[in-house]
Amino acid sequence: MTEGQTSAQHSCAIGNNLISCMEILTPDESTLLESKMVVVNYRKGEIICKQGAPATQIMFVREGLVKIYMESNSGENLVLHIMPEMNIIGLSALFEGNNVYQFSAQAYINTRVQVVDIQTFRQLIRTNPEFSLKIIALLAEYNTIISGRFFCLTQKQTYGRLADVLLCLANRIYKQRKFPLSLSRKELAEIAGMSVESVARILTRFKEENLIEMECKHLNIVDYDRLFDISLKG
Amino acid sequence: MTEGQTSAQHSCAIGNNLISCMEILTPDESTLLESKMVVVNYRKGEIICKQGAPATQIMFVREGLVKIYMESNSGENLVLHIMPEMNIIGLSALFEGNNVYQFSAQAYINTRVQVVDIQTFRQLIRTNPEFSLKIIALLAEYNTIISGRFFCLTQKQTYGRLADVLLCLANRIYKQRKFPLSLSRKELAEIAGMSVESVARILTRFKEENLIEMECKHLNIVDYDRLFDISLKG
DNA sequence: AAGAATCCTTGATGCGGATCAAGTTTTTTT
DNA sequence: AAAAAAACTTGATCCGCATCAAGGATTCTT
Repeated sequence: MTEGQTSAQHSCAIGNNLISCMEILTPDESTLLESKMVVVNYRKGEIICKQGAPATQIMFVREGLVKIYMESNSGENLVLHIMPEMNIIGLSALFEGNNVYQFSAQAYINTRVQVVDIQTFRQLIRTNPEFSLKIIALLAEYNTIISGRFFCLTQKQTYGRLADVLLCLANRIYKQRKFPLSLSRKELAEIAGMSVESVARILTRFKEENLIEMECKHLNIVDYDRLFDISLKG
Repeated sequence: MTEGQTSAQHSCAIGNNLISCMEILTPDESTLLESKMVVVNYRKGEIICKQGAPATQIMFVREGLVKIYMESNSGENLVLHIMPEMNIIGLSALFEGNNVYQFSAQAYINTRVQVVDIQTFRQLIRTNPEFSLKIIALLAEYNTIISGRFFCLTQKQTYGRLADVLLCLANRIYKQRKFPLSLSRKELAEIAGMSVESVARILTRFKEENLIEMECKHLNIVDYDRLFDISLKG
């Protein structure tokens, strides 16, 4: 009997459930979609869509890793969501009277995206109830993910947040305890919502405490349980 | 030509667009829904739904004001959203494999809610594409609202956040610059994500600076422009 | 109306973490 | 391979805000 309220929250912001909405389409709809869709390849670091720009397209992430974020006037970005393949960018532009993207998206690594115009997308929702149920489920999940991240960044403090990010990388992206640390300190800092210096300090501390090891750009989680504990306590 | 990135974010978390999805239903669907729906009245302070409890129902807020929040083990709550009438509680329970409420809901004031079971709700989505488009729009809006609040609470500091909340009360709830301050300092503190003492201190400061006046439990925004400026700068 | 309880205000203190600064290592450029 | 640039580390300082504390004002109780 666990309460499991805090434990469910991950600052990492990657969903568990890969939702496949394409498989649901009828052959006719698939054909329509194929004819309308365009594949675009983005290189690491390139901007996929820009907050405030006219929202005319919905984008399916087919391969890669995408950062969804809000830009502020001060230059600090707030990372809302990190999306691997099987996710959709631009759904927030579907709300009534809203014709601009609410968030920006950028490729963390080389990323392949399928683009379709919003009208075609709306059409699919209208003609295929199962498809629209999937989209609703996806949006509901995004809501939960962003809220969980919101919780982490406001309630936990630096050690917990960074532990969280490391665990998330291990669990959800690389699916093993030893993985290549391709993100820079700056990127880690942005995700965990702290300064670059804090990231460096905390990582050093984690090494001293034998929670993690780092050798040739690979990070190895040695004491998973204690790291998990830190991520819970905040 | 304004950038308007920061300015769009309100910690207040109340949507502008009241989305009416009930008007879209066919007579048959309305009849079905009426027969399944139950009206429940909550008094000020009562819990409408509890995070972690089995999610079996979707709730339409018809009258009142509802706080949507996440509970933490430490006892601190995170307010995600403040909903007046014409909003829906429990949509996040629609995502796949998820059978518990992700958030708690509590009535700020006496509130009337219409309750329907999730199956019936899913049925409506399946049979009426326009209804499901409305739900998608609503979810997309919730996403934007929560993200905006996320941004405020992590990027702005106390003065800006409290100014934000006051402006939001004036603009979105009471729709006038002088309004009854029915929320306690504690409730204001929870919404603005700060301590009760900070709220008191900042309100005193706002009074000293002639930004606001307070007489017999009414708050009057005297210098709207400067308060708005503070809410932007953070 | 007296007492209790809650709410509100104001000052003093302390802590987390950002920022600043300066040196070291790694990567990129040419 | 040398030079330049970027990334990383570590220490020192500072600031925002929570927390603690204590007195004053309101509201609730009986």
